[in-house]
Amino acid sequence: MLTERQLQVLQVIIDEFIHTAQPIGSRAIAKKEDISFSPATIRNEMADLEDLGFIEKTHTSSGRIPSEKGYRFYVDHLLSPSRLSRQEMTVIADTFQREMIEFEKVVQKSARVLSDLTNYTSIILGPRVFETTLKQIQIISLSDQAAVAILVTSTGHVENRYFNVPASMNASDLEKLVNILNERLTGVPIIQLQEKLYGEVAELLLKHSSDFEATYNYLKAALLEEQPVKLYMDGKTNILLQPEFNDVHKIQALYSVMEQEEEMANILRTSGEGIKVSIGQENQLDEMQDCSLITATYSLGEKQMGTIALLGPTRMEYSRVISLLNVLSKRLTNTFHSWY
Amino acid sequence: MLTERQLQVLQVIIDEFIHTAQPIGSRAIAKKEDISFSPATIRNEMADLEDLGFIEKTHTSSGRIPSEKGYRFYVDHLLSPSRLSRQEMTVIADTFQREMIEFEKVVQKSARVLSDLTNYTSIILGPRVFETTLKQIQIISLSDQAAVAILVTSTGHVENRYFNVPASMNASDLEKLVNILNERLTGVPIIQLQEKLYGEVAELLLKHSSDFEATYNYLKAALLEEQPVKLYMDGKTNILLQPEFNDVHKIQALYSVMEQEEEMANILRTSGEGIKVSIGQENQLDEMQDCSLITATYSLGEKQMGTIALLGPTRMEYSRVISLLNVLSKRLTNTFHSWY
DNA sequence: TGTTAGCACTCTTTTTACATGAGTGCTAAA
DNA sequence: TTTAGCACTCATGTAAAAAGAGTGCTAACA
Repeated sequence: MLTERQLQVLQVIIDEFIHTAQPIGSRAIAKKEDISFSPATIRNEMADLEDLGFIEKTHTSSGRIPSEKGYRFYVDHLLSPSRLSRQEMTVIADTFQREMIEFEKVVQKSARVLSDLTNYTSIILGPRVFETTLKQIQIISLSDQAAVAILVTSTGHVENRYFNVPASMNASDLEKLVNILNERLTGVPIIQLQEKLYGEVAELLLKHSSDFEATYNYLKAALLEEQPVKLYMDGKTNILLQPEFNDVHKIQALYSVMEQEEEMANILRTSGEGIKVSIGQENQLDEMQDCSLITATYSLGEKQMGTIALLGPTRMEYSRVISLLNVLSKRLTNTFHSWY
Repeated sequence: MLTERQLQVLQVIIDEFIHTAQPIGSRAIAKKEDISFSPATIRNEMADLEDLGFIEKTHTSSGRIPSEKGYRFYVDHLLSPSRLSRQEMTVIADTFQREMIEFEKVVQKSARVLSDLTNYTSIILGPRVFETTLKQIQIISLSDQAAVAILVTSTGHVENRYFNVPASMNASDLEKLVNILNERLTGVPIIQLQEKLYGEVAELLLKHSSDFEATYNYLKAALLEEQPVKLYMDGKTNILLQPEFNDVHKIQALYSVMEQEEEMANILRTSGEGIKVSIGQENQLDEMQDCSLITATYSLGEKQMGTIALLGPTRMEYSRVISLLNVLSKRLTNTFHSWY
């Protein structure tokens, strides 16, 4: 559909604009190495590219900038996978080299690396808990009124849930309670906790002693408490480095939406498997219409466990970002795999 | 030193400027209710106040704005404690009303309330762990190579430390280990963990079985690992609302410094007891020289446990902020007290 | 027929000039 | 001691002019 020459011109415009953030004129394009035609010819091609909607002008007599459709085409057809530099590879390797047994730390470091290497904002959605099973439950009494239940999942995730305890419960009662819970709930998928807890466990507990009822109610609430998704962000201030964001209102809008963790998590969660690119208006949220979001997933076996993403201006280094996300997501998947 | 009239004029200038962020001219001051002299008189007083360094001009023929020295004087001598509105009291009461047994949540909510009510950025330094004692320790094996130690402190704080386990350790070994640890370490102040661990516990463990040596080394590292201070911030985007921060570079500088959690924590930690006000250049960090930081402490018994603070422009509603911090810090102290 | 040089035209950006208005400092009168 | 009056300063706003970058179109060229 596009001629070879049009492709060349489009590529130059996008590559240039990604680095300079300035409109590109025909003269500038003509000066490029692999371009061997005059500015006038390029102007003709540019007029065509504009008619097709791949580039646009900022005003009547300005150079051209890529349109969102242009970026889309670029990402879909023009992108040459960029090799990571040796230095980048080293940084990444170092991150994963240390003996790491705590998933949270791995994720935090990954987020840091991503934002450091790109100057964009990295967002990582932590592994889904409900894909895992309960490994063990512990209850530790804090006072005569409060206790904390500690849940450990098969993926080594530890979670603390505080709850009230009626004064009538003593230490040995609690111990019995824990034993029953462990006996019945160990190995149960987190997602099935609720039905188990309502069903047999409730029965068993109440049969054991009617004193348990109040405790059971408190505990139930604590255990079933919807736990917030873990969202790791890094490099939020990187956005401020981008020239398209030297308007305080834009910053304000974007930061506000980034603070809505639930919403962001949702976007990442519903991103499909593999690398996905959302450019400008393709994003669900109005506040992100000047941005591009690139997501990749990591998994354990067949199950998709979480998402890593980079958020930047639509004028993004797509090629490099995609390569980076590819590498990082594979690393995360491997790390995850090696543990379980 | 200052005449009654000068005090009045200074007060009006600061009060006005705090609300409008605009230089105040003599005419505007003369129009104020409790001012009964002409603009010309006020101009004379203003010239004196400027000579004394309490106010300054933005340019030769502008109105006056408070200098940092002016704010300092205002805070030290002119401040009338502002009563919180009923609505504010309600919001705060609501925050603490719910039955709360988890300190982290209380702190998070306090931070939220502070930033919501003030439109500044709230920063809370969580309670110091080393003031507490170890209540219980649990070890849960995650795989044949990894385990997690769960520390519960006397304040109900729960902490997870992941560590490696040599393959030679089996479940009953681990159990023995936990028993020894609990027996010897329960009730020990966190700050003394190290010496205990190096001394008698090491001896005991190694005597028990030389197999424990490797495990002991891993565990020791995990337990003694310097845990990062918990810093809770809320309302970071509020800064963007302040007219003095519509310069992207200023935002950038301030946000960068806020991301340095260690540094921020240090500043809060070394703030003295009670309410402290740092105005502009009085702040340690260069990046905060356009800001004021107001801190208050909360405590358990005699021991100062943590700090709550508000960060905003030097043009801050000192009176209201101080009242708010007073109330909140007392509430936190009470909550803390009621638990232990 | 595709390519290119030439040129008028458009629109932004920068500069300059000028008018306006807020506010001051000073002087002199009350 | 206070205040009215006035010249002066400086920021802000507006308008016009100049500069510059880049386009679209036409006509010539290969």
